[in-house]
Amino acid sequence: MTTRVGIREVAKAAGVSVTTVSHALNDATSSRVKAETQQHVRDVARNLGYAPNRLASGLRNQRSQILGLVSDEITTTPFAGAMIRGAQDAAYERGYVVMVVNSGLDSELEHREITMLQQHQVDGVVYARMYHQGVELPSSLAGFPTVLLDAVTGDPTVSSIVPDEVNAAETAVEALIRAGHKRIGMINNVDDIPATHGRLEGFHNALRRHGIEHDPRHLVIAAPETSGGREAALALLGQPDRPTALFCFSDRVAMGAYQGAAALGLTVPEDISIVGIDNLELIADSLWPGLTTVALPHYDMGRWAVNRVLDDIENPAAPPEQVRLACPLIERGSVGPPRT
Amino acid sequence: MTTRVGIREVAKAAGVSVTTVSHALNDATSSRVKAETQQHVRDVARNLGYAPNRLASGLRNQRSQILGLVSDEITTTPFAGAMIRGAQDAAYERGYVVMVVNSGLDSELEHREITMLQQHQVDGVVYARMYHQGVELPSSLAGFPTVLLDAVTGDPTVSSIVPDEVNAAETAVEALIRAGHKRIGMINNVDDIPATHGRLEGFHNALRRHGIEHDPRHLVIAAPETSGGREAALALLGQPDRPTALFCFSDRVAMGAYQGAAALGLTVPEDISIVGIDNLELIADSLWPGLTTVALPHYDMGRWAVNRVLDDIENPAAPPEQVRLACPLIERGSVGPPRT
DNA sequence: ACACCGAACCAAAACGTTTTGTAAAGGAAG
DNA sequence: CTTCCTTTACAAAACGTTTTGGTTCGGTGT
Repeated sequence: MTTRVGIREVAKAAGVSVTTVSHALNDATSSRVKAETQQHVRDVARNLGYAPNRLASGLRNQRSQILGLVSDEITTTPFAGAMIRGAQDAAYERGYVVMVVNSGLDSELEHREITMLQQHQVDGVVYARMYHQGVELPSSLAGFPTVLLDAVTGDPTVSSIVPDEVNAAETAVEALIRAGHKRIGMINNVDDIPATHGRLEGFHNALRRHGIEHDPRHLVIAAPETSGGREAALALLGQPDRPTALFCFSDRVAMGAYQGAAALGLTVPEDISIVGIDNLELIADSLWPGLTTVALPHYDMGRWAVNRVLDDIENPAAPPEQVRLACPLIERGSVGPPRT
Repeated sequence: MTTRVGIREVAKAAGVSVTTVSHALNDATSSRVKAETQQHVRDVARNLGYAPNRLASGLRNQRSQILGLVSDEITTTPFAGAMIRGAQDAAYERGYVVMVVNSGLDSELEHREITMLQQHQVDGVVYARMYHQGVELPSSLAGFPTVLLDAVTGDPTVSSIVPDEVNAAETAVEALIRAGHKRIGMINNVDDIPATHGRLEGFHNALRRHGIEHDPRHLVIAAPETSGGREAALALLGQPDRPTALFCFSDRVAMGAYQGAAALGLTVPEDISIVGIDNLELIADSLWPGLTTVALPHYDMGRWAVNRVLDDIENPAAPPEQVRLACPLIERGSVGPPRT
């Protein structure tokens, strides 16, 4: 382990000044240095394995090339992973690197973490939630380049991206309609969150658009867990005029629906078709048959968020935008034609 | 948004020199500055909301207070999340922050990402894998403070932490034995990875320790997915002298075993007890009944890894250690006494 | 009265870059 | 032979800290 090679060493080795090295390396087509010299300097730099110290250059030009990503929880679902990966990939492509911090629900901790990021002179931050929800931007981020990821806020000046819940539900329900279903039940979430309302709206939209009238007995509200889905399915599928297809609030709920159906001796998809939302591969791939579901575009949202915040940094005057991203259908084996 | 307040502003506001401010803030019990002045400076600093620029101080004292975490894949399982969170929590407690990069399987990309981290002057890196495996340390990390997370390598000078596979399996199998089972089957993984061998060894250890002789027909090798588990369970439980309990390589395999059992009309745990390994909450909590399983301590491994690398940084002479962490049993509802 | 000492503080250098302002050299134009 | 560009190169300042080596000042011991 020799001592780190700095711009000085390069200059000495190339027989030019530090200034010239800097120009040769940074100015793409430099008017300050002869093309020949530039090439020579670059060769020397490569041979020495020179890599600029970003602390120093960050200090000099008030740009750390670091982005902060602050999220609430990172641990429970694979969603977090997808979002973070999207963010990192986008950042990497633009020469940035991201610092991730997570605060649980502790807003005091969150504040300290944000100051920590700011001490590191992050150029911007992506403020993320693990599931679509409304948030209030912490005061430490006021006036700081920030975009919201999987979250929205009242302030129209901050950009944000969330999944289009209505569209997601429409997509899911239309897959059922396409397969020929007319009696479609929905197991919705009991929680008061955007997904609950959006997906219900999408459900109704899709039915209305195809002239299917909705039987209110085919809508049940359940806890958004497997057990909730199981009980709801038991209730729905026990009815005399039971639905032939179920649109479930989430993949976990759908897994419960599978269990409920099995308990009633119904098989998927022959007796009952099921679609979920989330595309949790761990679940959707593992169910038997595989679960047809709508993917929440976490990876793409992550990418979008960092691209957006980088755009904001480069051009602070850009108008903000609040985006709702469409959600693609992922077909596996849980949808079939209704039994005639 | 006023201009950032630096140490100069604090000095001016407190009526002392920059030097004094620095001493007042950094030296816990300073011999260079009068206690009274120190307090005054600190008050002023707090009032002004002063937070030191870490780029500058990092540049000055060759310490960025940043750790790098390089991993292969971050997206598919929630394991990554738990490890990263452990790493972050530990880092935060010691005043550090972590930069995460992930390279897929592209070692060229990995190399570039590592240089990027080094440009940011990270003080050390945690080199992580998403599941326990042998790795070769990239050359860019040679001689750099590094610890392995969920990975091992031949080099005895680098510290590492992995789950204790043998112990995990013993724990799982002993839960079955404690419930009274004697005919215990195992569904092992077909892949040649440490977990495969370690868990098989633990399986045999536990049986031997309790004087239970192993029927070789009760061991089957399967693809480590739900489908593999399902087929293996079908094969195992179709036997005339079928096992009364199944030890599954993973939770996903265990989920398959549930499906196989259900297909044969067997219920868990009355007819067949099942344990897995992983404690994937998404699966273990969602199965019905809940899956008793052994948790892989990803969070704790993450914590350990960063604490270790920080120790190495503070004391480079510390002898390396290769740790295998014990894995706790998480009891849910899938183990019961054998049907008599 | 003298030298010496410790306490309290500060000026300046250093960390590794980028950039501004300037200088030297070489033509071209007058 | 000047004068005035243009090209190429460099010295030095700056970014915001930390730390080294002073300096000042009021005692203390002789």
